[in-house]
Amino acid sequence: MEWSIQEIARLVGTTSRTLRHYDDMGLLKPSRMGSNGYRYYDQAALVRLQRILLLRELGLGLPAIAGVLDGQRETSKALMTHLKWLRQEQERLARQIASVETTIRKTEEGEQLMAEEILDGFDNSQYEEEVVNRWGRAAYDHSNRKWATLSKEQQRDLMVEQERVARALAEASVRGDDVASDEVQQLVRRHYTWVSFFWTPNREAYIHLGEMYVADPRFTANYDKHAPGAAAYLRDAMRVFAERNLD
Amino acid sequence: MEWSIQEIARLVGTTSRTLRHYDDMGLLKPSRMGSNGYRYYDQAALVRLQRILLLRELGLGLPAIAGVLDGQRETSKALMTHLKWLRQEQERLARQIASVETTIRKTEEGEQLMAEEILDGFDNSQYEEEVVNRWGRAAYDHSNRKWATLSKEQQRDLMVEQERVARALAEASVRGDDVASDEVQQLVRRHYTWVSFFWTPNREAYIHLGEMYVADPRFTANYDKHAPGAAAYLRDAMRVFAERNLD
DNA sequence: CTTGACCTTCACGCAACGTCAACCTGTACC
DNA sequence: GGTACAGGTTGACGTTGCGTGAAGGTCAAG
Repeated sequence: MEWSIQEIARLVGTTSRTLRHYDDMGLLKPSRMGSNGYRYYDQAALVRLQRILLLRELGLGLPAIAGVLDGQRETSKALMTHLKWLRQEQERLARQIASVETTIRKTEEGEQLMAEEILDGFDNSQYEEEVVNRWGRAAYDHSNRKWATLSKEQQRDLMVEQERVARALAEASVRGDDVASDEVQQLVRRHYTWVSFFWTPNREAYIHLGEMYVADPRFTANYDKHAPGAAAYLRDAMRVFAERNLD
Repeated sequence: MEWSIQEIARLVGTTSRTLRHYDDMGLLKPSRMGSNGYRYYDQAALVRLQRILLLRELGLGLPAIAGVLDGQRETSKALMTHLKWLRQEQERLARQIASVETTIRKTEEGEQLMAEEILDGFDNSQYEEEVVNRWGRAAYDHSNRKWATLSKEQQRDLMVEQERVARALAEASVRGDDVASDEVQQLVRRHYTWVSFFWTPNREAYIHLGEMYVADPRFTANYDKHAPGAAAYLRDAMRVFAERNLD
């Protein structure tokens, strides 16, 4: 028994294009080629094709399938490797789903909309993970609630203040001012006051916050956009401030 | 403040290639182009870039991101659509993981190895889902245990018998024999006997099995490989047999 | 002037085919 | 023999989001 390319495609539920593809890449050769160039497949080819499709349904890539079918790789080993990859993918998806859900919830609460209008460039909701991971959900929720109670004008004022402080600090860093100087420490005090509106950090937390500005590229970008190195400069200034003024 | 392509790439943690890509596709244009062709980005561009990367981390495609950023699509709607897609992907992955685990278990029990040697073309383990779904796990396990107790010679004999019956039925269908004829019904009896080795179907189940041979392309392929239409022919013959001989 | 870092524009590569396009073959019917 | 129609063939581009050279111009420093 022998079949044309269409017949065998229908038989196993695939397309002739796929079979030609498998031929081209050497995964499944026709058992015979007609003098007219037509491809013909026999029962052995059918069996091989069915195994190919079985492994394909499991998500294996075609090169991996070829390795298994040609006896180069053990079936179970290939599947174990594949399984690990699948599990990782699933975890990644789970994290992504959680993030998207959070983001949706926030946009529905209008938070993101405000962010779009006002907070662009320093969207506090964007950093939920960091805040929550390091200082707990309570602080974060508190911070959010406080933010939500504000009028748009008040929110804008806060953002403007943040921008001013950041810019002034950047300028100080460009001038090379000592981070311990009165002027710089005065700017840091304004920064601390600004932060305190959302959440009151102790010495350790405030120092930690400064480190985060440098460690997390998203924060870094938001300070370095005023001047390169501004984030690191702010971190140093914050440390001095914390050690002098906080417990 | 203005940055070169490398600077802004490092600032947000991406590559200059990516930024050129976004430029090419119109997702993020540089704020200014130098007379030398260099790309320069200002703060507004930085903000837009950060939003792009935020959405990208959520898994949105670049065209979708463009739609959101240009205000053509609502953020939350885009995210909802995306979330549905993510959930479907996760389910698909879960199913695939289950399948791979099952397959690994079977290969480790040596079942698949035998299948590779003997059962190719009618691998009973390949159809676990159908069998389990329609007649319960007990029947399937019983069937598997029985198979496992056999010697390789016995297994081979059973497969040979199945092939003989299938081939003879295909020939009868080609000749156009009546499915109710004695000869054909004799062949069906051999088929029933063969099936009964694994599992004893009643009238309804046996008729159902015949229907499955036609409905499921994988079964169909295994009978039609002897002759086109053989699966449908067998189904008809099985129905006659069941109605005459089974309860 | 050289070096080295950075910039530019092509353009292929990846995974697994889908989808034309342009052109033969085989079979059936008149 | 002609005609129609289904089915076969070989290219070759499109898809997603960049990575990765290739080949060559630009800029600041020594």
